[in-house]
Amino acid sequence: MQPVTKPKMPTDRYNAAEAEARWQKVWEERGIFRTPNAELAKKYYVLEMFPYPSGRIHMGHVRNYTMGDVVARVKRAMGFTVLHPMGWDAFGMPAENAAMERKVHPKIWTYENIAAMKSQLKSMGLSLDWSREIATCDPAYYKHQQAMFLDFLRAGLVERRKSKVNWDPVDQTVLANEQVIDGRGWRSGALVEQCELTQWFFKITRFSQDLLDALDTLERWPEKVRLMQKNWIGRSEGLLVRFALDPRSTPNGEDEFEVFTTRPDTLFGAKFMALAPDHPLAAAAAEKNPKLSQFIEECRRRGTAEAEIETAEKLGFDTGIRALHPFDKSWTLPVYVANFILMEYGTGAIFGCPAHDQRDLDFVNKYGLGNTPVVCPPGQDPKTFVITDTAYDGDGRMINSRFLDGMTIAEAKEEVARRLEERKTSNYRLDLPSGAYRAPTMVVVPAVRDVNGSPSYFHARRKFSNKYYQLRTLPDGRYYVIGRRNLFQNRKALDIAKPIAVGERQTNFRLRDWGISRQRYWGCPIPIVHCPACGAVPVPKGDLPVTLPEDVTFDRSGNPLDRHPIWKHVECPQCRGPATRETDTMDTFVDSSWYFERFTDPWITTAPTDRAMVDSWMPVDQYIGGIEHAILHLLYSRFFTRAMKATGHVGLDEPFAGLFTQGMVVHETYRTAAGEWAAPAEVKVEEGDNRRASLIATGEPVEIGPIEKMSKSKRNTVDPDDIIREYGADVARWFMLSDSPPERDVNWTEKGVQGAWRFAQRLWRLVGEAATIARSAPAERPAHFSSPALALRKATHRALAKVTEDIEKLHFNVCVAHIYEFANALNAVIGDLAPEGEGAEADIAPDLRWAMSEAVNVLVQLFHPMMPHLAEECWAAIGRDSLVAQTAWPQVEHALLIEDTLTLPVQVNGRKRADVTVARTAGAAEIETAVLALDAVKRVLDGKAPKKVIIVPQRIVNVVA
RNA sequence: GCGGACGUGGCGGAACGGUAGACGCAAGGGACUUAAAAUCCCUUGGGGGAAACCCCGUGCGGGUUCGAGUCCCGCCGUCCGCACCA
Repeated sequence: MQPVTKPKMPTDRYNAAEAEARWQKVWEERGIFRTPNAELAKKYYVLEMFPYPSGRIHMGHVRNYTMGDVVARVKRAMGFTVLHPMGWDAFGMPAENAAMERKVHPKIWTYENIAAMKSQLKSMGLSLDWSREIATCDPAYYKHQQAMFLDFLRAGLVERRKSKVNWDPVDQTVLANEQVIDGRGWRSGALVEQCELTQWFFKITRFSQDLLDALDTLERWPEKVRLMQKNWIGRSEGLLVRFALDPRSTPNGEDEFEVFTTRPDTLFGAKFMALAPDHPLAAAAAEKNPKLSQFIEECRRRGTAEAEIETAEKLGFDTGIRALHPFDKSWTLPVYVANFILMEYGTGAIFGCPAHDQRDLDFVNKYGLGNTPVVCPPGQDPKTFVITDTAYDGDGRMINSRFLDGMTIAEAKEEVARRLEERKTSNYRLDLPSGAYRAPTMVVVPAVRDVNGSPSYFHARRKFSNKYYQLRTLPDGRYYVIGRRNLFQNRKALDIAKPIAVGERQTNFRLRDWGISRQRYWGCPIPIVHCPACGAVPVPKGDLPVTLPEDVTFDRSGNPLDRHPIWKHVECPQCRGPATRETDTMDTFVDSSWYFERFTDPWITTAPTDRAMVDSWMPVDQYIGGIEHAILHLLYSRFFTRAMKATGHVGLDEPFAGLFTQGMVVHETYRTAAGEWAAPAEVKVEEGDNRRASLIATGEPVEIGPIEKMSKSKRNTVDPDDIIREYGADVARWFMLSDSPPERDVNWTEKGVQGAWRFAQRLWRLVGEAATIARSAPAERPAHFSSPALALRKATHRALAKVTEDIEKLHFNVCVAHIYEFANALNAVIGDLAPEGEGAEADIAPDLRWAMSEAVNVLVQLFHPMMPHLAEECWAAIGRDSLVAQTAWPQVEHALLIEDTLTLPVQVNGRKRADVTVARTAGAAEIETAVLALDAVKRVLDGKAPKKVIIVPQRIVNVVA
């Protein structure tokens, strides 16, 4: 077939703007990127992190989606059924801010942005299946999210409880820790208050161990991300020690409290105990001690700001409470409240061993409590070893530790754990039978009666009261109750109550449950009704979705749902009495925690997923996005997939088999003498030995500043629309892939884009020239190839092999280099053939014409994933009547990669001196003879025999003189 | 403080423990042009030499190895993550 537009070779320009629109239309009309939910024998799911519809795409999007598109196009060519969908992470604060600032409804603002960005993405020529488009703000999507919330609730994976939050009194909302800067709200600048709020939690900690263990199975994830998640989950093994208290010293006769330690070996170095300011025992003591109460108040006020924590002095207040050493009843330790103890970690209480912990040492040095070293470093004399300002946390042998003396740290830890496990406290523990669940003020237990005669529940009371049971939650979500033996009078309870050991080996995690309540309008409503009689009642599934009301106002701060006149007033689904809706909405991270599963069948209305589809498409084979999501989004998604598995919506644990985190797009900054930032589009740069820049409009010189992440504030952004209009999408895509390795930052430069543009033009000309030669190629593959034809075929298949390999490894910049190399080689061949232009054309041998035809076909296919429009245009120009986007990836002929003769580098003493050319089949002796005959080798050996000749087959020869 | 990554020409960067600097950008020279643009060709890590060729070179100092940019140990620097985690 003749080309669609016959190119006037070789000088006419490739018109990107015209050709790109034309090919995009062809792809769309033929629907070639729509993936049917049918035969999935060989599936490949490639996904880029979906964008927030901010209004316009930026260069970071261009980079991200280009990478994904290359993978999608290559996998498609390799015969996979590829799923490559796109959607919108459409809920979130910016929509509400726009509503407040510009009086636009968040929904209208969001959908206008989606429309604008969609057309921008389409202009990039991405091979996306738009029929699966999702917007998370669409009730058709969040309906299922609400249903899953209820499923999770039933499965015990959702909990409602009080927790400490950062409250912004001006914006009237909870702030995430990241949104608190120096103790002030990031938007309002108001001093953030710590307060307790009842919030909904996803029990991600239920999966702490599993989320940690499974990291090892994620082989195609960056090591860095796995490590970040590992640290975030923060597992530590240690010993829970129950310290006896002197009841005469405690406010309510409390006689015990718990401490978590990873260093039980240092127990004989203890000098004090310390409680977090929020510790219940501290609170109890404060009730009777106004000064302590005041101290605790001060600690709370400081708290939040990280900068303060860094410099904060270790402060403490002696509560007067005295604890008894577990190995010596006569040894009492003062119990302080200290500002550096966190209630959120461990038990919120520690024992302080100053000699071997820097914080504890700072503390005792301030309060004059002294220290006793109990670990002696190797080579130190225990008698003279003292600690003054620097704690010792290294290895060594135990000293000053009675029965532990002489042991290693590991041995001592084991010995302490063993002894304390054997010793029992006076309390008993009652594990609640399965089926128990926790309501806000009680634990409901089906089979056990408590001492007060109540048939089926325990009151959940704070600890430290002997009159009541203490209720505890285990990390796995089960409950247990602690109390004195004589309290468990019920026979059944007595049977299963177990004495509690003083020491208990325990694993602690840093990971906290995921609080999802947000006091915002533009988010997924939490499907709960609060009834004064029935409590928190789930909205019946048949009533879903709970949709957002559209008639809301943003003229005041606070949550519009809360002040809406009618929306929240409903009847209780259980008792039909008057009740109110939950007005909090879900964290937007919930929306993005399962969209990849929804993409596998976004049409199903009866369930979040179609099990057959989600099971055959998942996991995502290649997920691509920014490193900034290394922890939160990826960890939440891993949790959510587990929770969906537990509730029957998916059949796997890990959603992303392969993860790639791409680098940012950076650009030079420009600043005028007045200190104003200037945008790249406003600046003209003169290249040369001393590069200079000036404003285009006025000619005023501007200073060229450091290369930084593209940001609105520094105005160093480049608009993808401008680039696509001026150079075309292919050029933007090519440059994004060419300059830097994909995981590193890429520096966007005008020169670089121009280079990419020149190359696109060069490819167009080259393909045209090659096509002229290839047009009269024989249809049948010649039986024999002359040496120039063979050389061309070898170059073709070498390029093919390398590009194929490097694309699989996502080394796009190296692929680009190989394509340049191949284009250069092809150019050289054509140059040799027709030094005088068209004249010599007739003399070209048929086998060479055939090889040229092969070369140009492969070339177009090789650059197709990166520059798909140009590739289609070239494909048509070389006379193909198919679409290159639908053409199978060429096969490497491995025989062509093997050379008959090898040129091996020859080293003498590890330094390269010469090359030697030998037959591929040459044996060691033959190679050695050839090498020793080389002038360069003889010269260095100077007549002497070599000590050794090392021959690495197919690689190198090294002569040791 | 803890953890991690990185450090290669003027620049972005290549390099299964095996020829360091592929490929691109920038620069210099040349060809074609009345000229410019575009295009094409050549040169381009540093030093020495007329040349053949030689010496030095992957942040610094050691080590392992026939051979180290690559592996090990110790520094220095840059970036990132976590951070009073008991």
